[in-house]
Amino acid sequence: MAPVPDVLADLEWRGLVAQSTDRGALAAHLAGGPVTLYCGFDPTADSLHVGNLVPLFALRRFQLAGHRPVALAGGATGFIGDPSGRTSERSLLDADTLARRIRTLSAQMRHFLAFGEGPTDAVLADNLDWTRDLRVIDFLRDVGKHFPVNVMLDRESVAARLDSGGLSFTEFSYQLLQSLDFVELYRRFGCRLQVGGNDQWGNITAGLDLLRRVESASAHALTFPLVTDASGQKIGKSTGGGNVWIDPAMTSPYALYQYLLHVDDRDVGTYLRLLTFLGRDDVEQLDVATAQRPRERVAQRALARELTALVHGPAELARVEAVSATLFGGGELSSLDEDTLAAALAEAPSTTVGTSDAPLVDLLAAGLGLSKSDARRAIREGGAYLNNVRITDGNASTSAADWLHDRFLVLRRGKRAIAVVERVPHDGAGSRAAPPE
RNA sequence: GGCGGGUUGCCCGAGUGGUCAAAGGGAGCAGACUGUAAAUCUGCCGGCUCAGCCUACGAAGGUUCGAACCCUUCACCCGCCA
Repeated sequence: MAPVPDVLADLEWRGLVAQSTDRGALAAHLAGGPVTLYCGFDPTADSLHVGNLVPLFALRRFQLAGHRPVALAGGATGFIGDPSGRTSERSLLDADTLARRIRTLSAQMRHFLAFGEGPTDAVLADNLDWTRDLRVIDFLRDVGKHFPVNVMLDRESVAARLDSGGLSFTEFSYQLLQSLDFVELYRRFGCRLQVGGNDQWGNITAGLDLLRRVESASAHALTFPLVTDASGQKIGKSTGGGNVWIDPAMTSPYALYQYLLHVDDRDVGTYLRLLTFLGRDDVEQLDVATAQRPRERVAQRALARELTALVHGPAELARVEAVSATLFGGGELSSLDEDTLAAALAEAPSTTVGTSDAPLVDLLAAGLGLSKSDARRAIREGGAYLNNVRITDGNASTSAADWLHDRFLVLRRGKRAIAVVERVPHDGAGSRAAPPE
């Protein structure tokens, strides 16, 4: 990850620029020395997900190019709810949930940006800091006065909602809060560039206007495209529809790695550009590999390696690669020695049972989180496997010979979903164990 | 406040007293083909002690041998009128 001198050109090559204010002026601003820029992150969940990494990594790209990123946690804006991209009113979060989310959000952002006191060290801010004690009258006079309602109504995010049931005054006010953030960050850090997802364009330009009015300062804006994959899903949505989270307790490193390995050929180039720090030469070589030798999936492997390492670290990556090699390597599971197997399988989703043999349907249900009906169905359809061998008898139970090294059972549904069952001689049966951190 | 329309399984949506676990589409799952892709074809797609049973059609009551379908009340949504 060598520093990139011309960030703007790099971002453009990556497909990261959807809109910007005058490109020449922005380029000149960036060329004039370390620039302070910010991107806001509202606490909409208990963890960041893969899609959130696009703007976060973009901040990192600026930092690597010698600029100072400000990661702004939306302690205030998250309390209000952004109407952008929504068709209906958000339900309000309670203060405890919000505070908890802000804490985890901050911790996760800290993992990807270098924070500190130096000129290009990142800064973490929370907009609750300057809104908590703000008085309504002051807010209405100092901020509200600068917002013509007719302009506010024209903003895409508001107009869309007026056509679909309206929105509350609370959400209507969101753009004022976000604009105030820009002004505040300008005052505190001299921040004159805001970046964000393209759905933020309206909110960002509102901030530009306010900044010009109250500080007579000119500033810049740049937005990232909201990328959807070949099937129309937002980036970072698993096929089941759920988000792929950064928190290992919510999405295991193994699941993240597997998700990335399964990325569609048509999308993998985009993902490499947005979600890794690989340089242009490397990425373009991988593009060629995908076009010429798609079955090797070199690009998917590179993507999975890079991002898993960034999110969970190299040690975790090594473990996850080992499981994948063991489970999908095509070799005989029974030929692996116990230590190799134990180490590899420790990373896979696992379930612990007592010593006695049990019906396979029950084990499938418990191990893979299926209902028993689903487990029966999987066997009936020929989609269930024990130790890589198709299960044909829906009433079968395990027998002594099935336990690898007298300890493990590898269950699989279809090509992808795998669960390890380990039996533990001593304590109770049936308790589920989360994959170790 | 008045009048009218609506609320169906993950989503959209048909069904207007028995043959309804509920048409059709989407999403999802499995099999075949492959590359742990995509496309295509086939099957599946509430739960369970699975040839049967249980739970379900906004909620609660009621009518009936029998209700997603009829009646009453309540909740929420959408129109139109004040």
